[in-house]
Amino acid sequence: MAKVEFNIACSLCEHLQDSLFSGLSPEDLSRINNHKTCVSYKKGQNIFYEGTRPTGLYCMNAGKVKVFKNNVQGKEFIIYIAKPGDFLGYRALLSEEFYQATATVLEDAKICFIPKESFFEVLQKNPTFMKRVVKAVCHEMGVMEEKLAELAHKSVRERLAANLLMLKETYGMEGEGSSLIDLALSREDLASIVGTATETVIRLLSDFKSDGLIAFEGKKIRVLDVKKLAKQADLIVA
Amino acid sequence: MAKVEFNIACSLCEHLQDSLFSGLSPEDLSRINNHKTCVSYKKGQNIFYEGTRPTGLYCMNAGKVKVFKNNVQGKEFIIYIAKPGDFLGYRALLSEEFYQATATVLEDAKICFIPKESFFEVLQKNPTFMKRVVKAVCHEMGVMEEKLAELAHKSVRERLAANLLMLKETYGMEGEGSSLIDLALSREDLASIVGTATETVIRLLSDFKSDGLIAFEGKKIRVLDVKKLAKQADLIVA
DNA sequence: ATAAAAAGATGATTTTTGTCAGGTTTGACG
DNA sequence: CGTCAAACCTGACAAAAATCATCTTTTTAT
Repeated sequence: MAKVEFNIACSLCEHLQDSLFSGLSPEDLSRINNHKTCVSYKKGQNIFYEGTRPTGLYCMNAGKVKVFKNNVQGKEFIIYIAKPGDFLGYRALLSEEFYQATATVLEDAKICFIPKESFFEVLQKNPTFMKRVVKAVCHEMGVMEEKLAELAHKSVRERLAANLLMLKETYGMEGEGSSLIDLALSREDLASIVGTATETVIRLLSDFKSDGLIAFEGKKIRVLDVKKLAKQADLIVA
Repeated sequence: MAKVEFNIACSLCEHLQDSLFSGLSPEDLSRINNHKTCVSYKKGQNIFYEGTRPTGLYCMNAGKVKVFKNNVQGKEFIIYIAKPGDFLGYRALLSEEFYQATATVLEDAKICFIPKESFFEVLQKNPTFMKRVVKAVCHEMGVMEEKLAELAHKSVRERLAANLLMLKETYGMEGEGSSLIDLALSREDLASIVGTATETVIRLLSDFKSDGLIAFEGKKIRVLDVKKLAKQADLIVA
């Protein structure tokens, strides 16, 4: 389970275009590149812990990572699932606070660590980049507001349906395979995303399966009927 | 119900120190000041509407404003209650999106409007200010993550208790009167904050009152026993 | 290969909360 | 001052979802 280092130049990273670093000048990018440390993580390893102080920014190159909070009874709530190209841990870094959540690897991952000094240097020297970061953060906030309202007023069935659609959009594969949610999520993790009990998720999933809305493929879920799922999510006023 | 204009120089505004504009250079502040429009609003008036495009930033001088989303059935969820010194509508402005929520005056308000051009000008020319804004936005995001986890796993009773404590902290008066929540909230609005039905809030409030945790003073609520309320909120593992 | 552990599934039961239907009180306004 | 509407309150009931207890299947580790 030892961490293994790897190295890929930022300029050659296949996720550069999708990431916030796209558009950075060659000099800025090399500044980031020269100070980064890239590490391979195995499923189950932790990237950072709630209550600790951030020392830099993580940038996903491969794999999937869940970011979650534990409540008093030890139940998880998953705030976000990071995929290649995503930044990780930027919220606490930019607000100069301790991490409020823990990040754990869901699928074997390669993650680059950028020391906060290098990141802040580029941020400070580059107003355009700063603006892009602000824009992204504020967009993310809008997503969270949406989630809040959903959590407050929708039933578990509606939330599960809505989340399956969201997961399909965000983690679906390219082209033909886009209906498959490319995430090896346990029922428990899915429950932690939706904000409900594991048993409830299991029951609802088997409902959705019986009704032909989804299918199981190994550990993954395929969305078969987007329209009917959207109806279940109460996104269509039928 | 006509809007009435008023004018206060930003440099003389009593909320300048509490606001994100504190620390701005005299030149920058006057740039803001010279382009702002200040308007008095009556209770019930709307500041901006979900689905419309932001054209600037609102800065609260007096009063209280609720920012909320309406769900399909018309039920409100209150995301935020703005008080003097707070910015309003910055999220959509900075993410360059439409408003995702509506802002309505809860208590007669005086609000200054800063055109986006002026705001962005200062933001761009002033990296320190930009950094403060980023920090504030990211802090706010942390608050929302907290709320999400709370909404996902806490009971209505716990959430109501937690929200009463939060409201006391945020909208409590100075010194002696700090136990009074200085907000004329209807039961319905409180329900929209907690994410529950109005009847449930009414029942729980009267429970809390019988147990001596809170008292009613006119339209306002006084917190009598912070410790016991915190226990109800499950913030103390007793 | 096999034991142990984890994940998944199902049924019974209880608790929580929303909904509905009716009340009363309060406050605004002509 | 009276009227009307909104806010507040209460009880009964139904629905949703959590919890608990098993049991089966799958995965993991030795």
